Parts: sequence; structure tokens; C-alpha cells
Amino acid sequence: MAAALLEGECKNRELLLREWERQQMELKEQMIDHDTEDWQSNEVFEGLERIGGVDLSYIKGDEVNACASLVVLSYPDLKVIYEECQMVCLTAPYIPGFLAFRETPFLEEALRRLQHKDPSLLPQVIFADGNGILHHREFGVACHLGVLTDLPCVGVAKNLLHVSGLEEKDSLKEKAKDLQKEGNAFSLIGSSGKVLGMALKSCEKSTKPIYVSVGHRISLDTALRLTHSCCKYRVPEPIRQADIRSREYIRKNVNVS
DNA sequence: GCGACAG
DNA sequence: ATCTTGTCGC
Repeated sequence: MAAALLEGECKNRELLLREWERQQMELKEQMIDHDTEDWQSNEVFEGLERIGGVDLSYIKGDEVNACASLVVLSYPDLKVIYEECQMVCLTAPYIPGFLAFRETPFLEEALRRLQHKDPSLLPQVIFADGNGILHHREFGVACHLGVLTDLPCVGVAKNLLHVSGLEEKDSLKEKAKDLQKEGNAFSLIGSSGKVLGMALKSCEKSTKPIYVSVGHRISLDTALRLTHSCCKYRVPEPIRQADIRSREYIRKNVNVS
């Protein structure tokens, strides 16, 4: 009896993952992996004025509540010109390869709220905390959010997601040691030989690289240059500010219980 | 078979 | 992701 229930649970989970994979492949048809905006083609991103950053912060041992944040920074100043934090109820667990199903709904909602409140503040490109095509099926959270909003989107992960076909972890660690100067980077190549992303030494101080990949409506080259130009510290400022603000929001509004 | 695995 | 202060170093 219990065994049958467990078996059923596993089967349901398996079916859910297959369904999620199907959705990823379907949305992927709309993904654009090259530059589509005028500001992307010039060396200093002339015409780019607003960059968005999104993030979710979690609560220790709370599987339901979290805080979703959206910030918009001016460019090239990188000053916060819009900020919103919103408590949300999580519906999906974290499963590597399916992060978008856990976070994207709330990020999309935040962008739609901004669109409604003040369209003139909508970002021209979004930085997402996680990967773009550096992903098992080449459709990570940055692609997912990009396609749903149809905004240019860059994926930046602080840790490497192990995708089959990628080089061994040790080999990549060796290459990371060779990154001498900020801006130095090396390609992350998938099994097909395709470049899925870049490991970037984002600022002079950092030892550990960040992993940049295409989300939507941007080329890898542009994504890398833009990411580098947004780094005062290791993590690009839009993501860093979203992270700081959502964590602070939780600290002030949840911990007081 | 076991371990690894964005947030 | 989160639990966590100080501390060693440029």
C-alpha cells in the first residue's frame, strides 16, 4: 500500500518533469540568441538607460514563503531608480534544470506591475540570477523570463551548473586560475561543440568566476561585455542590488515574528 | 551504481 | 538559497 503510494508519487513527479521539459522546448522556439536592439551594437551601449535586476530570497526552513524583488538601475551610472519587493508563496520545489518553474512566475508578475505603474521605467535588458542557455536543454531561467516578457535577458550564475558535455570540474578550475585580469574569460562548450556561456573574472579582486550566458534577444559577446560593464563587485550590480534588497525585506518583515 | 547539480 | 563574526590581507 505504502509502496504503491510512493510509486505513484514518483510517477507523478516523473510526469511533471516531462511536462516541464515539454514546456521548455516549446518556449525555446521563441528564444532569440542574437542582438536585436540598437544599443547592443555600439561599443559603449549608447541608448541604453535602464537595466533590470531580479532575484528571489528564501527563508531558512520555510518552503512556502519567499521575497521576489525587481530593481531598475540607470546606465551607465548604475544607480537604483526603481525598487519593488513582494512576498510570494512558492508552489514549485527547487530542482536543478527547472529553476524557472519556481521563480519565473513572480518575476514576470513584478515586471507586469511595473509595466502598469510606470512603463517609462521598464528596463531595456534584464539580468537574471541563474543561467540562460548554459542549461541541460539550453533553456534556463534567463531564457524563460526573457521569452515570457520578450525583453532582452542575460543569465549570470554564481555557481556552475553541471551540464553533460561540459568539461570536467577540475579542468575548468584550472582554466579559472589562468584568468589574470578583470574581463578575462573563457568559453564553456557543450557536447555539441556549441559555446553555451563564458566564465568571467568580473572584477579585479574576485578569484571565483561568474558564469554568463545568453537569455534572450542578446548575443553572448554583448552579454559578456555588458555584464563586465555592470560589475563594481563580483556580482553585476543589478543582481546584487536585487539580492540585497530582497534579503533586507525578509529580515525586516519576517524575522520579527 | 554513485555522485554532482543555477537558486 | 540559508545557518553566520570576525578576521586576514591589499
